[in-house]
Amino acid sequence: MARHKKDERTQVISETRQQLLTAAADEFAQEGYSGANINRISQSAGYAKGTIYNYFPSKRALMDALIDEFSKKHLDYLVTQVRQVEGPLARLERFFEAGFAFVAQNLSPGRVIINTLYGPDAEFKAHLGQVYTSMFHFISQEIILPGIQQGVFRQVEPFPTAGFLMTIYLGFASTADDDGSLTMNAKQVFDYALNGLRDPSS
Amino acid sequence: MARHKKDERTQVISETRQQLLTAAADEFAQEGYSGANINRISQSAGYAKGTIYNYFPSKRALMDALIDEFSKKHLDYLVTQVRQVEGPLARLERFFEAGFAFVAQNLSPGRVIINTLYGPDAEFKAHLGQVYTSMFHFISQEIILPGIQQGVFRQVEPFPTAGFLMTIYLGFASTADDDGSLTMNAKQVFDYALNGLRDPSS
Amino acid sequence: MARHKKDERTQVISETRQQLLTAAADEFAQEGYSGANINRISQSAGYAKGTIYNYFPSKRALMDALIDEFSKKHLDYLVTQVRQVEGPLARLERFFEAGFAFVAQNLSPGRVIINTLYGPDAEFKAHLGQVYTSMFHFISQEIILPGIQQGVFRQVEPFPTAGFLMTIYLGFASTADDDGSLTMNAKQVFDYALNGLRDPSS
Amino acid sequence: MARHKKDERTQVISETRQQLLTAAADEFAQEGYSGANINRISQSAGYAKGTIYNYFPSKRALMDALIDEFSKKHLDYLVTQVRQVEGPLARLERFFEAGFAFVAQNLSPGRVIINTLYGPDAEFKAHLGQVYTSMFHFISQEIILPGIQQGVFRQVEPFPTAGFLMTIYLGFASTADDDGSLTMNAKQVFDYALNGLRDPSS
DNA sequence: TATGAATGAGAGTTCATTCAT
DNA sequence: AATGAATGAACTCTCATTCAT
Repeated sequence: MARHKKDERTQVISETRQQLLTAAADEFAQEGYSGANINRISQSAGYAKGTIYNYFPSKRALMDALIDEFSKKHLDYLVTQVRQVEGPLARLERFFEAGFAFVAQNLSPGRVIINTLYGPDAEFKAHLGQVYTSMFHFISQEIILPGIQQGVFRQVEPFPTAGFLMTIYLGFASTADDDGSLTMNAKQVFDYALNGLRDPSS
Repeated sequence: MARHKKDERTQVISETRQQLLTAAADEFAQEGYSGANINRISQSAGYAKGTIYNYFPSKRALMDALIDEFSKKHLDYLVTQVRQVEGPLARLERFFEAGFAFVAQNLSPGRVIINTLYGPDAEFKAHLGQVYTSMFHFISQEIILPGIQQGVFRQVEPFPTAGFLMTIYLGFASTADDDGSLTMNAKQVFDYALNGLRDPSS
Repeated sequence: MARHKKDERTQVISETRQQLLTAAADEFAQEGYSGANINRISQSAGYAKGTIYNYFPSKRALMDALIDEFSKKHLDYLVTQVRQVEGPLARLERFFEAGFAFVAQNLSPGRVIINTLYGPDAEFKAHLGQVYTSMFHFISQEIILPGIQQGVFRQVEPFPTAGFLMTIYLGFASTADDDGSLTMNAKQVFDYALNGLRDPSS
Repeated sequence: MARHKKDERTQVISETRQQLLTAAADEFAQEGYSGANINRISQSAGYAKGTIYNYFPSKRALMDALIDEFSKKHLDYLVTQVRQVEGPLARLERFFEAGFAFVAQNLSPGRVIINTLYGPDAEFKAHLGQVYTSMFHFISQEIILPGIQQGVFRQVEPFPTAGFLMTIYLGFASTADDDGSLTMNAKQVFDYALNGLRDPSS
């Protein structure tokens, strides 16, 4: 029974932590890191001001946790989705589809990530960089390289090209409005990107 | 002589204002809007804290002035440069060349613009939007449309395509390091973009 | 016990608020509204600068609360005291007695009220006006009108006459020194006022 | 000719000084001393910020000058007016008439005086006190005392009674609105005051 | 674990005053 | 005498953080 109680408590703790992270994402997305207000985060999560410090030692640590957990989730999702199809073309299309869908379903944390990537805080950027470097590798290894080898793409340098695709992805992802709609859908972006890559002779 | 004196004074006034704007660009670029510190801006421009309020009524107004003046300068420069060459291909290449050169020579204000575009503050974004809408029109009217008409580009929708080019431009511009070097140079970006646009039959 | 704790805490909260209001009254009385210093108020109440903002959203709101609470207390006290005696003459005398006694025992807030009434801030005056209008009505309805009906006072207009009595009351109340002594005592003021009102034929 | 020029200049100087004092009266009346703004005063007088310091060494000295000059003018006017009639009753009536007329024609400086009298600043009050003590003496010596001696007023103490009259005068003067209208006119106030003083047997 | 009163460093802003012109 | 750019102390207000309960 003691164990059961402990489990229950652990359960509650993580739930609280999640609620706080979710509220933090909303606040950071709306106000930016500097403009965000710890009290408002706690309140909108349904807790008192002090509670947040039972889970995160500081505002910065809260942002770090948010960046960390969300960017990993983002990476996992994309990798999982892209690997479900075979062939460079299908994978490239899936990359944009899954990416935009993920952003649409995670608007606030997505905005936090984009704000951070294009924002001024070098520490946060460095933090993000670790995960997004993995994404670069994944794209170059599992989409671009096979595409070149199979003669579907022209002879581009895989790594900078991965950067090109990420730039496009993030650029359009950042146009998401409150409904998650973008200025171009996945298919259109895929077309532009593909034309930039396709081997004209193929 | 009185007139001379007046001119001198006016000269000094604008100089102070420029110094403040330059210092503000540095600070906003490094710290973001919320994190920027009015005192630091004044000091690094060589003035006392209060001086800034002789020129700008508030921190926000300072940012507004910076956004306004720099984005107009940016637009002017690009338009002037692009119009110096003829033909859609040359113009597209010049667009990236001039754009990246401009960013390299205006690192701080350039970063402020990018931070603002991808940042959370809707008012600042709206302010920027006015000028960047003109840039969209310019790209679609004077680069894309002629390209389609001359059969150099495939049949794309001009306006969304301008958005695509802007996204690429800003995405790579945002990678400028402290020397102004980007992860891709203008020629490379031009190649990718061109392939995305070119009429395969041409 | 939990309930007891809550009560205790509530107790402490109101106490802090009261201490702040008392300190604010002293400061406002000594320096006037514009000259008053939020930091000094907090410090002299025994708290840190920021604490005041846990109870009042702004300096102005603090002043509003002070005006509001004190003027209501003032009105209540006068009404209660005056109603304890019967007859217009006794009531008029009690009005000055109670009024001057109240001012003597509430020197700082009393001065704040008088400064406000004769001061430049129209908003504060309007705020005060609400309560002091009630006092006018009370004086005219429960002192002057009965006095006229009973033939003790001459046929004056009740409402302007109430203004006359208030003017006298406030005028002398404003002469209170740090011990609460006035330039005329209640009996003397009553005599003058009574002569101004008495029906000569009575 | 040099002398002529000098005269002209002196003329201009005092005119400027007067304009500044007038503008200062408006500002102090509207904002109170602490809330008043030196720049606004200069501007509304038609001069630049610095000019004021050519005539008054500090904001406080400006206020001092205003209090000083206006209260003397006030005293002079009342004394002159009251002495134009003979007999305690006529003089008392003239006192209120002239007083209210003077306030109506000098609204801003009048308000400054009243704010100062009922305000918190002890130094300014002391400054005013010098002149207003003379007014007390004048009232008691040239209105009340003769009235008692001629059997028109009852046997009151002259000095406190002068205070009573001043209190009434200032109390009603303070009700002047922007047109100079009061809540009671001079005749009505005179009636109340007279009844408070008159020897019932007369 | 959750609370929220208290804290105080630090922010943006105001403004009386100075002084070179 | 008139100017107004520059100054910096002082102000109100914010908010991340602490801690006793």
